Amino acid sequence: MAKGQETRQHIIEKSAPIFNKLGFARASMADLMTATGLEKGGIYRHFEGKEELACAAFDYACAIKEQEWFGAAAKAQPGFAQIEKFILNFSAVPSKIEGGCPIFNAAIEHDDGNRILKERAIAAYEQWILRLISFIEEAKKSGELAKKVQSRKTAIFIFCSLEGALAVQRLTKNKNILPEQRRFILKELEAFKN
Amino acid sequence: MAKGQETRQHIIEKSAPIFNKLGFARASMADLMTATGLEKGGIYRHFEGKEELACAAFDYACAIKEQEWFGAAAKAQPGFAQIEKFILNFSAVPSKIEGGCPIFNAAIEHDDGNRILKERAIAAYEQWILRLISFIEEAKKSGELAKKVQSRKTAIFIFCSLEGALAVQRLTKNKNILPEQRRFILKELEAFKN
DNA sequence: TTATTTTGAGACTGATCGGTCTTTTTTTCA
DNA sequence: TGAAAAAAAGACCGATCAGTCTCAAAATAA
Repeated sequence: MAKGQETRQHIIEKSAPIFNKLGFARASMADLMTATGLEKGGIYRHFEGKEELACAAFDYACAIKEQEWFGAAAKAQPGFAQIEKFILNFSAVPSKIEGGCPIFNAAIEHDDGNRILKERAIAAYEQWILRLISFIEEAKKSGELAKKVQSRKTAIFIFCSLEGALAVQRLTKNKNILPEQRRFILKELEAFKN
Repeated sequence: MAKGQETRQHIIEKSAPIFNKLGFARASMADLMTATGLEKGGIYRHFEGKEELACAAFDYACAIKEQEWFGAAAKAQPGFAQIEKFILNFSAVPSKIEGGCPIFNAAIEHDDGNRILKERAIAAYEQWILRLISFIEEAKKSGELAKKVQSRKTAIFIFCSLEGALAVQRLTKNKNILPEQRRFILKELEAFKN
């Protein structure tokens, strides 16, 4: 990789945790300079502005989280095991990028804020829902889940329930929130089994 | 009410929607001056700083939301009807204070941020969970819900699931998210009925 | 109505914000 | 190794930030 591309990637990787923890508004260029070890000129050579960097960092953070949550799950036995694995992974605390779920953080911060970052969050959300749907469809195909199960609605239920619990767990620092939520969600899904 | 107290209340009521929509960091004193129709001196006469004002605005926003979501529910037939009514109210879109749930907004923004506002969010969360627990306890007392139902865990499940769906609904602007989530939650609760 | 106190206006401050630009350093390629 | 190109440094910019302070206006009490 050319030196420039290497630096650009370095900036993204060091910036992503800052943006994910502080949000777009509170993450200052000074913070990013500290995190990357570069001066202002070094950063602006590779990005038009804070927004472009934030977008790249958001995409990177989402890719990491997707790998952590969906990646391992996708390797499980196609079907219900994938759903279970995803829900389990979601509850796992240590992550390469701290600060919770980037999609959720963006959803809250840019509710009345940055249009571009919000659009990106919507796209990432849709992508994740599609991955969940594919797990559910597999489970229906294999006969583990009833055919009448509405894949999309169920996928959204799982996602919303987990995200809400993640936020509350982070707020209260109570590590039982997500495990308990997992039990409730799985119990609901049990009712959909053949 | 003395003039000073009147103005103070006016500032809180006009500031609360700004803070709830933009968050603590992005809501600038200039925004608050516009919203209140006061100059800087007029605001700082009544509050030591932005943080104190944000705290007062947060408490006010929580009180309004609590009234909108729990207030009407509490008037229903004690027991399961209260739970149902709360869940229904939570899905209702128009609110006196826009910008979603102040507790959730604070949880996300101050995850690595303002300590004082985060503490307030935790306290408000705990208060709401207690109200939900009291509804559940009533339903157990009246025999609608099984005695074995774990009140606190169930209350947290309801709250997390609704909050997650609220955020996703606001992100996607899809008004079916919360109603669908309501159905899933109620279905889960049905399993706890006697 | 007058004296006193409370309240609000608005100019001002220093710090920090994101962003620009010139210059130096490093890399790349001939 | 040397010339050209790319990359990074860091001084600098205007705008905006939260917050201060003085003084005039308004409310209150006598």
